Amino acid sequence: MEKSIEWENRTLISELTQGKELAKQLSNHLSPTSSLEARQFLVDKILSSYEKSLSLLNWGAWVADQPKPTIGIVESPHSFAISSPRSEISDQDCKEECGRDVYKKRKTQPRWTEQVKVCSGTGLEGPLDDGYSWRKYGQKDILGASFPRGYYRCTHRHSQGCLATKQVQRSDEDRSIFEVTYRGRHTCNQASPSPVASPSPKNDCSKQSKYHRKQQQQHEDKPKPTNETSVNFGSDSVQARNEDLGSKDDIFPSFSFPCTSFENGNEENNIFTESMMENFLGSFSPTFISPATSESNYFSMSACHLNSFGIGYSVQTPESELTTEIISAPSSVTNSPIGDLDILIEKVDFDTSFPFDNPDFFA
DNA sequence: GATATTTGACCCGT
DNA sequence: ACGGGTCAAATATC
Repeated sequence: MEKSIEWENRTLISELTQGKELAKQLSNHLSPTSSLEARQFLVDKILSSYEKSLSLLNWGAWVADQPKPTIGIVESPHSFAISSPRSEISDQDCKEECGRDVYKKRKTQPRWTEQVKVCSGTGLEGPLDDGYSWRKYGQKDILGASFPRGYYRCTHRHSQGCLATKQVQRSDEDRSIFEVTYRGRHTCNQASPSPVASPSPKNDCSKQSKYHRKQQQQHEDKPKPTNETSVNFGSDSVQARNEDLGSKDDIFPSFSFPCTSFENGNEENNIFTESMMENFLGSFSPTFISPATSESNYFSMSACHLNSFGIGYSVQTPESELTTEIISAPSSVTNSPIGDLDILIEKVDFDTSFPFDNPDFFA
């Protein structure tokens, strides 16, 4: 738990530092020649940074309110604040006790949603990668929804007692949009950090993404089981919202990127400076650092690339769970239209103070 | 054989 | 009673 606090402090500092950096950026964009979009973006970013900071503080408060983790959990070395229902009880009792806890958990665990838009018909549909490995444990047709909702839990649920889960549902209104609802904080140490370099997305899709706050809405989906977790390279958006945690204060807002503006390469819009990228990466962290497994391993650089071009992502630190995740391209995708971005990424100095490589940092 | 997915059944909250 | 979420056996894939 101490580590958790330490992590929060560090992340907090990182956020504030980012805010400071962004403010500097903004000051450089105060000239009349600077685009409104760029300025607006920076403002949004700064606000986002502050909100994240506040959310972190809030998260700490939330954690404090949670029941202490059960001790002696065989498989939960990293048990977080959320108690493990399967611990310290016999299988028999477990059926009774665990079951109840599971439902208690539904109410107590943090929950937030993202909307991930994929570029349809580009062959990019594949597992939606958010940097964690998920295992599907159920699918259900939802009333009023045209598409079934998929239920996923962290692959490390049993090995590490990670209770994070997510639900993925395709939007009926816009088939290219997947609404991903996350629940619970990842307490696992995603072992395979393969930050990789996944190839970038196809061109046509990489252009128009942008972020914007997502409005709570009902989706009517139609059953079409496959590729629920398609990635979003597509176009417009990746949005995130916090539901439970944000119920009081909307602490997980996402922000918007004037994506299209990045295409033309206008200097004035080129606000993704190296320092900024550093901050971004620093904030993203876990997702970035410990991408995952077969199901979703492509975090990554490609996501950054995309982001640079306007593809959405939210800037909440995944590790805090309050966050958002980075939507990345399927590693299978090649022919990156923005391949040169690799260069951009390379420019990023990963030697920031952010301890990406320190497992303890996220413990 | 190990791991992941599918899918019907079950449980809980409303 | 109904709908959503989870379990777990069967099945598929690696």
